[in-house]
Amino acid sequence: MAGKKKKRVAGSAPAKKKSLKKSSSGFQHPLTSVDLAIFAVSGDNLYVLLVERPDSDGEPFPNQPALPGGFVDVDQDENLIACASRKLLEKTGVEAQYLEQVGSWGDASRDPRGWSTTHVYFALIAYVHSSELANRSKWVAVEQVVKNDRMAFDHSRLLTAAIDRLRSKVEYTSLPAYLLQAPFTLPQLQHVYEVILDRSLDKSSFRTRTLSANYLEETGLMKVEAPRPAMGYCIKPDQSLIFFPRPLKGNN
Amino acid sequence: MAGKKKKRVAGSAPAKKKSLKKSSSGFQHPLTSVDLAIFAVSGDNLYVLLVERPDSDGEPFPNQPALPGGFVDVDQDENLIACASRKLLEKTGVEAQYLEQVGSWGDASRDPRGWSTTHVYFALIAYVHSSELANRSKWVAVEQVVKNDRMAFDHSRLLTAAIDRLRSKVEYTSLPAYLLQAPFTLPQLQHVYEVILDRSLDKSSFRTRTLSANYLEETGLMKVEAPRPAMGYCIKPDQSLIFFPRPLKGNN
DNA sequence: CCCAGTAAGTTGTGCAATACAACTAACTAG
DNA sequence: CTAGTTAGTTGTATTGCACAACTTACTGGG
Repeated sequence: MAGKKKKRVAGSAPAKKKSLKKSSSGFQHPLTSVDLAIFAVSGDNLYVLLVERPDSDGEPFPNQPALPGGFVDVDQDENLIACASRKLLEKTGVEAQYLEQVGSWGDASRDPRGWSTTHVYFALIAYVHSSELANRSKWVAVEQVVKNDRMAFDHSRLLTAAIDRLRSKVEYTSLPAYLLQAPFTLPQLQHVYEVILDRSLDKSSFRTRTLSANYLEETGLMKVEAPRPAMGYCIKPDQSLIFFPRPLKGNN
Repeated sequence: MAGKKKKRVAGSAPAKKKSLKKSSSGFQHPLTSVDLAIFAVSGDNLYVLLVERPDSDGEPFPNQPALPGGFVDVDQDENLIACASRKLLEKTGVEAQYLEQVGSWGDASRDPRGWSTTHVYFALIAYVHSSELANRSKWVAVEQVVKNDRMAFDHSRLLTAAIDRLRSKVEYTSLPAYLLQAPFTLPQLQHVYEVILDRSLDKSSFRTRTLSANYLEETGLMKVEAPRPAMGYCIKPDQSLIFFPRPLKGNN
């Protein structure tokens, strides 16, 4: 992990606040964590992975639901996104099909242990069965979590920001393709769009738009839970996220 | 500020890496800073404010250009955005007409003093004359800075990200209005779009689009550097950023 | 005072991507 | 063989921008 690190980081000059000297030792260091909003779709629901806070020592918010995450480990994590990937793998056992930073938050009161910052990422994965999840982790329907709203720290607002980002990008990108296991059919993909946006879309527009973007590859007809077989698709190798020329406007 | 902070933050348990205990004291704290990309338009150029790094003690990258910013001061800054606003005011003497987070970066090697994170914001202000700027600060044309590319730390990539964000949002939002001092005319506003996007736009489309968004208020005819007077506009009070239904596609 | 020049602002046609609605095709179940 | 269901197609409408030609209001020079 990244050679030229010097070990005079935290914990050198605890006194001397308000020093005009702008060197690192002149300031107390905020706590630094990474939190994740891990999304998956199953059936007619968009799920987010929540973990129950530990019930030990002086841990804040014991037993309350929280986004998975935790402090950056400067000895283990090469950078922020690697830290996010590590935590994702720990909780779900899988790698993200898509991982993007949502933003960062930091203030004096969001963590009772002190001035703290968190870097929030959202991850899209194909649904993994609950039994595969790490201890104290579970899928919660986004619809539920939004109203219940009893999350640890300021995780409600972090999650809200992640959901907003997801929903808005779904309007004009190919993001939902990263929530499916390949191969998938166009109706399945459309269904994922509809679940996230919570409204129905027009089949014809959806197909034209999706296929003309040319980011999918046919994998042959598939037998699905439907009378007629449908063409299977996967995302083309090395294909990056597609931005459509116009957002969806919805129907119904 | 912000009452329930406990002062056992930095510098308690330096040993004990790899501890399984996930409490704050089990980890070294990365350095935490905020950096700003402050943009303004004057004439035919988009400018960003750069500061020359200090030439004192063990300060890294002495005398090199850098984005304005610095360590979060947990005793002074209530939160990250307040920290950004403070630094903006210090350098320019003005408040931002628009301030948005670009993202955060953090790794072991971006600062020689240790594992560090930075939270990057971009600010839009009406151009202020160079003489009003803080010591060691100056406007640099974005076009210049992109090729010269000798900035301190990883500030080149931070600035690139900020410019990319700005350019992409200019395609489908009313952002450029925050770079002008009210009242301004539609041709002036269009000029700002053109400077940032570095291409000319169609007058008719631009006017229709801008006026139909209904976010501007007429302030009366203005005498400008043009034969015919033009209508002056300002952003409506409490008006938030406008998202247009389609991005511009350009002309020429 | 008129006229050329210039920038502000308008009008009208074209186009591309989506919306909406009605259709055909392929299979299942009974 | 038929009814039902989902896959997929076809054709028209609409919306917002592109492009081009126009009119309007002023300037400055002869």
